Amino acid sequence: MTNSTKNNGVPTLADVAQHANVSTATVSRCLNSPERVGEKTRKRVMKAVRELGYAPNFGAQALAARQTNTIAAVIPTMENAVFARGLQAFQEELGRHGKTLLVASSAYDAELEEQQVRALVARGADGLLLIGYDRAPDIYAFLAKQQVPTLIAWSFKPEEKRPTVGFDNRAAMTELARQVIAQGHQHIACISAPTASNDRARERVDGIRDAISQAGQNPADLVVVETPYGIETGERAFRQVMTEAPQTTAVMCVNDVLAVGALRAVREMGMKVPDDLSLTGFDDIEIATLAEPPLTTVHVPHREMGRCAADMLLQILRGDQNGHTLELATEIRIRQSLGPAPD
Amino acid sequence: MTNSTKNNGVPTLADVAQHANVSTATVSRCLNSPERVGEKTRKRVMKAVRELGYAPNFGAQALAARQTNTIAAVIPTMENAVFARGLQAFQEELGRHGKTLLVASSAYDAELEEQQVRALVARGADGLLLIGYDRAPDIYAFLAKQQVPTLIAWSFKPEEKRPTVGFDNRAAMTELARQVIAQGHQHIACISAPTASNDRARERVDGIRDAISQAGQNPADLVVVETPYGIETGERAFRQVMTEAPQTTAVMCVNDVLAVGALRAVREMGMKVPDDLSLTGFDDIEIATLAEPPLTTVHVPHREMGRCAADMLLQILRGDQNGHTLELATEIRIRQSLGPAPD
DNA sequence: GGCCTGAATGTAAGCGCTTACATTTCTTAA
DNA sequence: TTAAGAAATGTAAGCGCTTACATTCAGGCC
Repeated sequence: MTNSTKNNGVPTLADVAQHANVSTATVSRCLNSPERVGEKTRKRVMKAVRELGYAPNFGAQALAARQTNTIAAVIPTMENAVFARGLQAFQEELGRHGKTLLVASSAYDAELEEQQVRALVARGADGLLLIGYDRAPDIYAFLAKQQVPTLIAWSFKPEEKRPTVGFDNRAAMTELARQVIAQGHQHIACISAPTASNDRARERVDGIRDAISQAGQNPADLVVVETPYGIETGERAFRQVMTEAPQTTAVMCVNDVLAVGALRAVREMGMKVPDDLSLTGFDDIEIATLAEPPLTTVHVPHREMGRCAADMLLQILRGDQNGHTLELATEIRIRQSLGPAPD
Repeated sequence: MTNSTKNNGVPTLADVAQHANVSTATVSRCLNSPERVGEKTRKRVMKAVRELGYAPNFGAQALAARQTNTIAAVIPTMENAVFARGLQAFQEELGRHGKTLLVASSAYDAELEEQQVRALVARGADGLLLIGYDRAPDIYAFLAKQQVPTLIAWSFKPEEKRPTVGFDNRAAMTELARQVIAQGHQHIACISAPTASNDRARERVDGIRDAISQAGQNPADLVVVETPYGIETGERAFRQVMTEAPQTTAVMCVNDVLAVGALRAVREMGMKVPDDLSLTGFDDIEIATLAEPPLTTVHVPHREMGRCAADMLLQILRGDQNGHTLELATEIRIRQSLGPAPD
C-alpha cells in the first residue's frame, strides 16, 4: 500500500502521481487528454492507475471542471413502455458520448415534476430532458437562471420556440380521426388522459375535434372521458363512455394502454370489435399488435425520439447554435380494431 | 444583482452569506441542519436563498461532504417491462429519501455492464444496484476496493452471501414445471435467454430440469433453445424447437416476452394453444394477461422488489448491519395457455 | 459582580481535481 | 553549434462547499 492512508484508503490523483513519479497535472492530463502526454510517461501513469485501482473522485472532478457529464430526464413514469423505450435509447446514446443519465419520474404530477427538476439540477445535471411543454413558468425561469440547457420531447408545436424534439400530436390524431370518420362513424367518443397539465393528451383530443370540424360536424359534440393512465382505468372509462353516450360507434383513446383497457371492457360487455364498435389507440407499443384484435393506432418512433433527444441535447451543450427543434413523423397503422360503422 | 459576477452569475453559498450578513458556515447549517441555527438568522438566510435563487453546487457539496446522495443501477434494459417496473419503484423509493437515481443499461452484455459499473462508480454513486449474480470477479473486487455498497436483485440463491433481494428463480420454475408435468406433458421444450452470463435464465432452465428429474425422467432430454430477448426472437426460437423436437407438447419460456413470441409462431403454424400445445412464460407482465389465450406464468413482484431494493440499499448506506438478504415469494398463475397434453 | 455553561455564530482548513501559466527538455533548421 | 520553437511536464491557484474548532454572547448561579 503506497497510497496515502488518508481518504479511507481510496487512492487519489496524488497517490497515482507519486506512484508514477510525476505531478498531479500529468496524471490528470493522461486521463483527460492523453495526446498531450509523452508515450513513456503515459504508460507509466496508466500502469500506476491500474495498480492502485484508481478512479477519479466525481465531486472533485465536477467542482474543478465545472461540469458533471450528467444529463437528467424527468419523465412521467418508466412503466409506460413509451417512455421506457425512449429513455432507453436516450441513455444508450448518452452513454456513447460518455454522459450518464439521471432519472426521476413525476407520476404525471406537475408539482412533483417541479421538485424533481430542482432536485436534478441540484444534482448537477448539465442538461435536462423534459416531456411536453406544459409546466409552470417558474420552472422555466429557474432553469434559465441556472443556465441548464433543456430539451422538450414528445411534443412538437410549430409555434413553440423552445428546443424540442417530438411530433405533432394534434395533426397525427386528426389524421387518424379522419380515417375513423371515413369509415362512416358519426358518433365518436374519446378516452383521454387528464388534459390539465398534459399538452400531449390535450392536443390529441383537439386533433379529433379538428377532424370532426373538417367533416362538417360539431366538435363540441365529442364525448370525452378523462382518466388516469392504466389498463383498468381504461376499462372503467369505456363503461362510462357507453353510459354517457350509448350511441357511440367508435372510441378513440389517446394511448394504447387505455385502448387495451377499453378493449377488455368491450369484450366483457359482450360486444365485438370492430363489428359493433371500433377502437383506436396511440403510440403503437407492443400490446397494440398483441391485442385481439390488433389495434389501429398511431405509430410513434419512440426510440428514434430518444436517440435524437440525446443528440440534440449534446449539441446544445457543445454550444452549437443550430435550430434546436426537430419534428419526427408519425404514421397511421390501420389494424383490425377499426372497421366500418355498424348499420 | 448583488451576487458576485464570477461563476457566471450563478449564486454561491458565499453570495447568500453576504446577502444575509452571516458566514458561509451558517448558511450551510441553515440548509443542512436548520435546528442548529437561531430562528431569526435562519429566516433571514432562507430569504436570501430564495431571493438569489440559490441552489447548492453539487460537485462542491459532494467533494466536501464525501457523498453524492446518488444511487446507481445497471440493468439489462428498460425496454423489458420487468426492469422498467422495478426501476420505477426503486426510483420512487429513493426519491422519498432524497436520493437520486443514476441509470445505465448493459443490453445483457457482460463487458458493457462492467464499463457501466465503472462509469457509474466514477460518477460518484454512493451505492449500486445490480441484476443477478453473474459477473466477472474483478467487478466485485473493484466495488469492494471502491467501497461501494452493492445490492443484487432479481436473483436469490440461499448459498450466496452477497446482499440480495430477489426470488428463487430455480424453485419457481420447478414449481411451474411440475404443474406442466402434472398435465401429462412428457415432451417439454424450453426457450431461454442466453444462459452464459445470466444466472436468472440458467436457474430457470435448471428449475425445469429439476422437475423433470423429480418426475423420474431424464433431465438431459430437455430441449433448450437459447435466443436473445424479444418477441420476434421468441417466434423464431419456437420454430426451431418444433424442428428439433416435433413431438414437443409443452414449451416453457423463461420470460413472458419470449412466450408471446412463441404464441405468435404457434398460431402462424396453424396450431391451437392449449389444445395442440401448451405454453408458459415467466414474470407475469401485462402482455401475459393480454395474450390470447392468457399465459400461464410465474408472477414476480417486480415493483415490490424495486422498493425493497431501495430500502435495503438505504439501510446498508446507513450502516445497519442487519442481514441484507431478502427472498420474495413468487406465485404460479395458471391461465389458459396451459392445458392437458394432447392424446 | 464574576464565573460557568451552552447556544449561536464565525474562522479557516481542507475535500481531490483541473488548468493557466511557468519551466524544462527536446527538435529542427540555419 | 545553436537559437528558436514545440512538446512535455511541473507549480500552484482555485472550484464551492462542509465541518472541526474557536469565539462570542446570554443567562443562570453563587
